[in-house]
Amino acid sequence: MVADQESPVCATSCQVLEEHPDAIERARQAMLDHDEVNELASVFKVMGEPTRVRILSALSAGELCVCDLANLLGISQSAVSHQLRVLRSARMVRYRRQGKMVFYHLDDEHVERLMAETQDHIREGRATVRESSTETREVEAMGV
Amino acid sequence: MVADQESPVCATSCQVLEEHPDAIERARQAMLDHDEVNELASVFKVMGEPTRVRILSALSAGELCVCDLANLLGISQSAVSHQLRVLRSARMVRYRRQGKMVFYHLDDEHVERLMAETQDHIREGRATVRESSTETREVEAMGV
DNA sequence: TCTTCATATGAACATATGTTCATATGAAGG
DNA sequence: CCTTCATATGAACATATGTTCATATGAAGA
Repeated sequence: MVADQESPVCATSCQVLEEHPDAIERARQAMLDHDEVNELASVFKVMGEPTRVRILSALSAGELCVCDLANLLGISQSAVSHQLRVLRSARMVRYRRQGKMVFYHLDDEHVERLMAETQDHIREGRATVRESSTETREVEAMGV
Repeated sequence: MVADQESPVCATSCQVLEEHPDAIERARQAMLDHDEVNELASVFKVMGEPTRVRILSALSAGELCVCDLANLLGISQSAVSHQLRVLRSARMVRYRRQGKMVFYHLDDEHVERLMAETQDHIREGRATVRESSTETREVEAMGV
């Protein structure tokens, strides 16, 4: 969203206080507060790990026990358990004990929806052809 | 999504191959492939950092120059630049040069929508009262 | 109760990451 | 060309995080 093109200089101006702090004011109001930011970042952070995404996508078809998950993902039971703990803490999965085994399933449909929606966004991004103007966009990949 | 309750033992069974690998098979089909997983995780990872979330939410109201962002967030110009680099690499922001200054803005509305949707999910999760059954859910918070 | 099996957890380790500090780049003006 | 100012970037550092290994927990059965 490119806002006002009529701002010739940055609003607070790094040294001088400019006379049109409109952009700044709008930004200040749009900015999420401390708690909202942290909650959002927490959710995204949990989902920002390939192993956890794989676990979540595996569970999207229904419950699985820990050893099934380990077999499916091809990683150790310990690694799965550790990641399940993270997912549990984030309230993204719940579990059900049955004898020695523990079956995990998604806590609700939110996570699933988020993944699906994000995939859509990725695909849309891919499909969208952008006009090349004076605006610049990064092309390279980067380890985050 | 709790699938078939009729599975009395885990499908692959950790030692013995069970006679109902239905859950396993469904999970295998539902699982995202390597690239999808990595793309998803990458997007979430970028958004899983409070500073970056703050930058994105500030830019949701329109473009801002780097020094404005630094002032708004109360962090150093260098930190902002470094994070903008991450956001650029993830194609979440673009920039426009104007003299010495560089104005950043969201690349498209996807990111904004994702944040809004995730906030909704958080709020819904908060509001939902869950019946306490045999199922268990983690309550504590945890550093991820 | 002793063993077995599935899972959980703590310690250790290597890697990744966010910030700061110092410095480089690049544009505008004298 | 030289200075100034906004931004970018590299190195260094502290912290966070994912995995492995070893071990603890806990349920079922002999």
